[in-house]
Amino acid sequence: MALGATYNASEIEDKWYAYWMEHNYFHSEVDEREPYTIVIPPPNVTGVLHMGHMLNNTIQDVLIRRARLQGYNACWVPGTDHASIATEAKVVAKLKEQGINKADLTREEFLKHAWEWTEEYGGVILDQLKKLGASCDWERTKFTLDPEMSQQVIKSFVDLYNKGLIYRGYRMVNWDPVAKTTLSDEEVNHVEKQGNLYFIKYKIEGSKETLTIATTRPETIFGDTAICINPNDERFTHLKGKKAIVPICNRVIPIIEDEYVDVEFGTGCLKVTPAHDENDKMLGDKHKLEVIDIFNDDASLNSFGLHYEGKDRFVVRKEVTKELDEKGALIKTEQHINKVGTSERTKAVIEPRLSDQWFLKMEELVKPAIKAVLEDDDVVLHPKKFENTYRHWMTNIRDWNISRQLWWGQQIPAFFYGDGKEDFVVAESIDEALVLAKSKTNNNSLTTESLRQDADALDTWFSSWLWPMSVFDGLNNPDNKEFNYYYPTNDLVTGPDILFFWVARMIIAGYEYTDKAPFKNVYLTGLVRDKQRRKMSKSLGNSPDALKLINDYSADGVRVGLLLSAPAGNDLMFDEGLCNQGKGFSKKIQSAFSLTQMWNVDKTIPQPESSRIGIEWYKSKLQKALVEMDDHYSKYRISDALMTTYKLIQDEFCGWLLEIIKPAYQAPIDSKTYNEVMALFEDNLRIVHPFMPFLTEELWHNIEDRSPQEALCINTWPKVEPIDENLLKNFEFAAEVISGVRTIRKEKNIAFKDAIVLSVINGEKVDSVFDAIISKLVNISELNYISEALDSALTFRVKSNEYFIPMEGAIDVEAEIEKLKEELKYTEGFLRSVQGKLKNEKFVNGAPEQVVASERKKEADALAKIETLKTSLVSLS
RNA sequence: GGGCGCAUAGCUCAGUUGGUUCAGAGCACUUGGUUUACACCCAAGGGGUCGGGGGUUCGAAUCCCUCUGCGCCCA
Repeated sequence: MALGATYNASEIEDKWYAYWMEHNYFHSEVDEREPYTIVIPPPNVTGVLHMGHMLNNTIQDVLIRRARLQGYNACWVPGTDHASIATEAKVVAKLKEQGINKADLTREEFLKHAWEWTEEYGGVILDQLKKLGASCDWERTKFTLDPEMSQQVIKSFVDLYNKGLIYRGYRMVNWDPVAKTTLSDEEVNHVEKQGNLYFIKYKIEGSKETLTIATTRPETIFGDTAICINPNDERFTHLKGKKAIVPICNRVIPIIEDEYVDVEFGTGCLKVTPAHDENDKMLGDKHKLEVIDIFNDDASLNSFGLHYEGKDRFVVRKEVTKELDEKGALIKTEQHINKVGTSERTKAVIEPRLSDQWFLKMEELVKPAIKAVLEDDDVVLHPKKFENTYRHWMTNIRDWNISRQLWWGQQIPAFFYGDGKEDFVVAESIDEALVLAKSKTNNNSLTTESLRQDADALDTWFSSWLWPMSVFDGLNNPDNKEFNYYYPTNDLVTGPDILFFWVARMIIAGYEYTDKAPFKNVYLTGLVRDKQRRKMSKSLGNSPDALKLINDYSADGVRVGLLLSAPAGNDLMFDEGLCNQGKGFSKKIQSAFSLTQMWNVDKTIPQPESSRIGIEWYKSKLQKALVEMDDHYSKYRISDALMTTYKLIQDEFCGWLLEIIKPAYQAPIDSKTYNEVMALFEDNLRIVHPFMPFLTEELWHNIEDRSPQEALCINTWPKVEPIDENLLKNFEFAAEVISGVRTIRKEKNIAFKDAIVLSVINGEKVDSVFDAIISKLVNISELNYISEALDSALTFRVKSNEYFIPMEGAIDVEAEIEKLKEELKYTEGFLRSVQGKLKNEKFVNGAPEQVVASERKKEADALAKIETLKTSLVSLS
């Protein structure tokens, strides 16, 4: 069955994906086999497939498909997360378009809209993964807001609270004024921005004197509650104990002393605004300063901003500067570059803000997770270089702010019964909360109506950090059969950008709840960048449409294209040309297949010697490639494993083996060769299948009719057999001979169809097993073994073997001599360097025996070659 | 400002404990080839002071120091 030009990738992909699904190959159930488990990094439920997803899901699919072929009970659990900030922001924006304001909705009403949105757009990304060929166990698909998933999150919150690890604190947090929520430190990006340093004059109370401070944020003067100087700074000794007057609002504030102030920076005088800067907060606490919060939750000014009330902070910055200037309080403005915290999601400039939030104590929790990765290797990061980054973050960890001022997510299970800060209980349900509240207050008249649940939701990562456990119901039901079998999982494949957000936290949670790491290996992929090294992003518009790529180059082609240049941990410079190379590889395999299907098989003819030896050689070559691939896979060098496969098929199988066994034009092929080659073709398909699942399944079924139990997807990895190293070595030699003949044919313009005679002085005593192959591949009519050099012949040498192609009259003796002299000169130079080493006693005594032996062999080879060259020269002149 | 990492062919990258196979691969490039699977092909070929400088060693892309240029993380 030939397919060639008729191969329609998209049709074939749909056909086989449906077939795989129909026969439930991707579904895993607990059995006696050893499990191999991967949990997907859950993408945002309303997201669409982008290059990063394609890359890491292709890698996961390669790993899981290979494991399946190797006989493991392979289980890849898919799912999505609710991405609270991103999704809530999208829903708010959509409602706004419809003229609905979130503030006018109740929590329940809003959540109804959010669920509608999720149901409408949710899961699109999972369907896109199917297009890519992802062999997930779809029956196990999970969503972080599924009832049983949420239940585990709540359970974990209550548990950690009861262990004293969760507390409520009034802290400076990162406030996103656009999303109107706090962010964790990890969700804040520090970006360099061009700003100004404003020099502002403050009057000293009861004096004509003034002092000057430098600030990047003049609008915060309304929140100033002190001026700070360094006690060692002699310039300001006269200010000690005095008070300053804040311009515009004319408030009187103390001048305090603290060594925290950098004498070098600005003017050496610092204005202190404890409500709006973390360092100022620290100074404020230390010196017991008043705290004045001047902002509303959208970062406009409140009544402390006086006549600026209601205006945005950046507008106020401009207007205040102008007013200060008019009042003569602005001394000067300098350009100043500083790093500004911005929201990862909304890009808004973060406002440090004091508020009540929920925190998770990290200090004790991280300990086992540090040990597991850095000491015990219970979790191995690939590549290893990320261990340093991990160490740095884990050893400098701060408490995790897990509350978000959002509705989309698990509502914090804290129930308030009074107005006091401590008037709450934490419980999995309101009924349990009521029991607790009654006993805490000794007030039996409390009812569920008197309880008010904290309005905030939990950080999404507080759901996903449980993911490898919760997808198997491991927190609800820790002793269940599946959890015991599939957990801990094997490999986790994700991007380095979420090493802290997610990976580290999963390890922490794993140890807290199971005393085990949730996975053994973490493979951190690179980020996908464009050719100009820019990160691919929607805003830059430099990310190709994933589905269009699949359409243009086939899913197999895109998979190969992505993997070809994706070494672990290195960023990937994406180039569509690579997909084209992938597509080309796919065509090459198809074309090789059609060749085999064009032959007529004749059972009566014997197997040619060239075919027999060629097949033996390829068997060893394939085995060698398998060993190499195992090594690459074990080190998560997926692109190297692919390259090994690529070269095996492209160069060794198509380039050499098929040429060796190919019958003459329109001649039949013997059945032994045909059957053996097809068996090897099947082995090739097995090896290629993890990379190109669709094409290989298609060809697999084209080779013969197979039952559903015989599908390639659930077949077996090739068996390990011994490698005949000697055969491989002899082939290398033969390949050099072939290359030598080809070079001469090219130089002398001898057409391939003109058969030539080749004679050899076999000084190397090379085995003649490959003679038949040499004769066939370079069209040699006779291959003679001789002992004396031939006159009027073109020559070339392989090691000390000399080859002759008789050529009447066409020999340029001078040129031949020149060629020989060149080779001689090079070889003599080489010999000198080798002998130099061998004469050096320190080398002979100091170097390992093996190394010295190899140098001696080099010496002997060089001497033999020189001998050959000299003899040839003598015979020519 | 603190920490980590990188620099090898035009591009993207391998190069394990310093030593056979060490200067490699793929792509790109140059030349030649198409009646006989594939031009998304085949064959042959060019191309590198291994970022600069110093050191250790019989021997350094590999180890040490230093300089330069990039990247990432954290503050």
